[in-house]
Amino acid sequence: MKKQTEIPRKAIYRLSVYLRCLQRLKSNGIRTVSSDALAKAAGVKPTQLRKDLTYLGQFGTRGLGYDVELLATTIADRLGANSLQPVILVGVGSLGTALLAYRGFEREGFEIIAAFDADTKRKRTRQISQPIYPMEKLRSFVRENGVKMAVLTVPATAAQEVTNHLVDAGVYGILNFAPLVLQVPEEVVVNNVNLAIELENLSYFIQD
Amino acid sequence: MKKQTEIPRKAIYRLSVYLRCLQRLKSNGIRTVSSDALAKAAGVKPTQLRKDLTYLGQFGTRGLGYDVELLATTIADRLGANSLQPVILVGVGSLGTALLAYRGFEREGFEIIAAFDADTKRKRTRQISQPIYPMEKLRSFVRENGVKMAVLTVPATAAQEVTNHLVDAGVYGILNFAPLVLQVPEEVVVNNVNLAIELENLSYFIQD
DNA sequence: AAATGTGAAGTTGTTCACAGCT
DNA sequence: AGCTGTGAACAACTTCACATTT
Repeated sequence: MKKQTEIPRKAIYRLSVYLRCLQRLKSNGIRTVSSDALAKAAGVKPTQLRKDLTYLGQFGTRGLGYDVELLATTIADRLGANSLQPVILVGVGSLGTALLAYRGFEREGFEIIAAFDADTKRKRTRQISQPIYPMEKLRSFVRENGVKMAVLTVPATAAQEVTNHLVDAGVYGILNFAPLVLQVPEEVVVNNVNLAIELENLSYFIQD
Repeated sequence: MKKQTEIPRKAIYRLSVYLRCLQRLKSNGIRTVSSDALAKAAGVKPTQLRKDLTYLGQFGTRGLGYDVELLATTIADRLGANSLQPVILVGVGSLGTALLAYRGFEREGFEIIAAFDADTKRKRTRQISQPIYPMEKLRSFVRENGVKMAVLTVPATAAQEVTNHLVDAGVYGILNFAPLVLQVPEEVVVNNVNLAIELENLSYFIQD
């Protein structure tokens, strides 16, 4: 559970952002970038960027900047984002279906390999390529495919129960879209995406 | 742009979470709650909950706890979440369509009243109730309807350009799903939801 | 007795200022 | 000269300990 050097939680998040920026630079054929330029693209201050990078070691060239390729692979390595992680999705409603159809994940190192739903026969308007299995298959599928992460897009009323199944099956990272706080054992990590809260937060900050 | 009393950014976010919990308690007929119980439901420590609440004043009863109803309306008030905010959505692809169909926002005080897309004639598999307008209508619609917030679900390649239009039209809160950092004037607030980054973040924290 | 409210201590994260390479 | 790397100062946030109220 411990990391090589402890990287602050928020820095981890920003490293992901830097990685995206670097990938874009790379595909534009840019080979070298200064902390000023990269920081601007990532929306942070240059000193923060440099501080964040020191958690990974040091590989900038003073007077010049960073090698885009090298920096990208170093970050990806440390984030564990170089190997394609298999992910499952539970809850194939409208949001779940949209996420299944979203082709942006593969480029980013993830693939939703299967979906689960209480009702596998429900009519789904959009054509999706992943198989949809009934909940009973979840446990064996997770074990056989070494799945560690799940995207949870079930209704709030079912979320805690489904979470219990996931944890029981051996999943220990959950990306939760249901608008409630999941109770999980401490070795399980939950990241919440709550759209209503994001909107509410925005509306607070735009009051005059 | 200034608040009555400055509430820390992170506290604002948690107040939204508390509000959701209180609404659930209320609909279960519970009238009074202690900081311990509410904190547990919200996934925070009791002292943090109490500290957060002091930013709103003080209305707990010592020895007893908080009045659920009163606390809920006080928080909602301060968050500006009591009046139904009109929101528009730009980019009616698969994710945009799913969000339009998502009926959870109204209960939370928001309503997506219209959508905009470069291609209004594109076939959309799911029936949605909101009108879809061409981008040319955006500016006048925003002005006439006093729209302040927008959900941005266009492809990354179009995101910055569309953002410029939104800002120009008078929107100053954007919930951005495109996987890049938007450049905006400082009076405009952007909240990012980046699914690939959330997954990447999870995958880091589940490494052993 | 039970629970809130809060100053003070502690922790974490950010920015500065500048030394040190190339 | 230009740009990175980093200890030290600073700022933000969290937790503690306990006084206070019902």
